[in-house]
Amino acid sequence: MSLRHGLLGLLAEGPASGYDLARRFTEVLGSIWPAQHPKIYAELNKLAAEGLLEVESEGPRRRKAYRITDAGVAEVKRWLTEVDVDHTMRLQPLLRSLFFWMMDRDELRQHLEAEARYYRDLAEQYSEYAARKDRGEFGYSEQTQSMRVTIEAGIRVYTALADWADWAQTVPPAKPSSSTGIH
Amino acid sequence: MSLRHGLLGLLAEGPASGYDLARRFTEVLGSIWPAQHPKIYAELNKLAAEGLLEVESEGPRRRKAYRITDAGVAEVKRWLTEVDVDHTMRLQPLLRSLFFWMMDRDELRQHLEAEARYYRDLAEQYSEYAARKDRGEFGYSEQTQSMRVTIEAGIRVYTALADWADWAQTVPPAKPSSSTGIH
DNA sequence: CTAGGACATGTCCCTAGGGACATATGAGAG
DNA sequence: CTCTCATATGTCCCTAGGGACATGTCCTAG
Repeated sequence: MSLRHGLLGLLAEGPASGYDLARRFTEVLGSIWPAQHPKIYAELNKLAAEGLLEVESEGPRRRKAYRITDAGVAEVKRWLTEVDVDHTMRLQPLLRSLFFWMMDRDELRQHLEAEARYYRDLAEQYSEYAARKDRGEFGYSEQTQSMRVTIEAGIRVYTALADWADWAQTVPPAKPSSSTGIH
Repeated sequence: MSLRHGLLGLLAEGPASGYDLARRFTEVLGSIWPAQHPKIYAELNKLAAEGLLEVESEGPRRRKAYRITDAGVAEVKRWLTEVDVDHTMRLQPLLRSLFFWMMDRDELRQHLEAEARYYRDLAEQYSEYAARKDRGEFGYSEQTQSMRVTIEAGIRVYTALADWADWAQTVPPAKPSSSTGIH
């Protein structure tokens, strides 16, 4: 049920259409909270029916822009402060790492290199974004300040994973003999 | 479809029952790849029907232990080497952070403190596990070596998130005035 | 000998999400 | 004037996952 609140939260920054929101979800949130447009449109209709949103304007090409209502704002705030955070994490790459022992040396090396590259790229992208923000390209509103914080999390998490993938390559596949610890 | 391969992978280490697997999933994998027992039992039955697993033994209390078949091993390896990694990440805490600007100072401080504590605790748990492994408590098989690598990822990711939550508290809510960058 | 608790396996239903497919509309290129 | 592309909104179906509920079985403590 987070898409719901994600949409409400984005709309709290100002009116937008489903299309706008879908773009924001794929661009900024793509790797943190993916959402496809069908779900977004469906949820927007539900939210409007419940009175948490209202149609602000109808533009060209059937465009409908939504505006959040007071009830909507109240609902996001309730979610933010009263509903427990869901810490569920589902990282397939980490699940796979449990089975590294089934891969042979070369496959594993290639795999880890690709993973490291993938995470490093993402971290890089987020870093550039952060740099632009810090240069003032997006202004200094509280909203962009929050986005800056989110981006920082992306940088840190992806950097951690990239470093991990590099580190993993230095770990010997098994140690049948004695006591030279890994670190 | 990763639960499927998660189960196959765990069974590649040796025969186990659904109950054993459910325990492993909640204990070690709980925060990386959660899985409830109903899904596990259902998937085991499917896998057995497909010939990727077979019933190794039937024990007391209706216990059924499964053994992976050659076809099963081949399937895990195929998954590990030929199927693209799914990098999907769905981190509600990061989605929430986009909306920090809607929370007031006190709520936010409390929230970030709780988050930092949560992540720090998890990182700590994983660290202890790693320390026990490094002391040799679980032996030096290739399987435990892989688990060590997985655990390291947990430590690094959760530490990164804990640090992030601490850092986020130092970020001013907005900067309407001038040029003292955040970092 | 009996009651509670850990072991062990399941059914059932509901929602969230992925992805294929469908369709309308306006702008700009040639 | 037509074609193509980006804009814009949806329907439909299927699977994965969460969670409540149900049931059987053995051990152990009192």
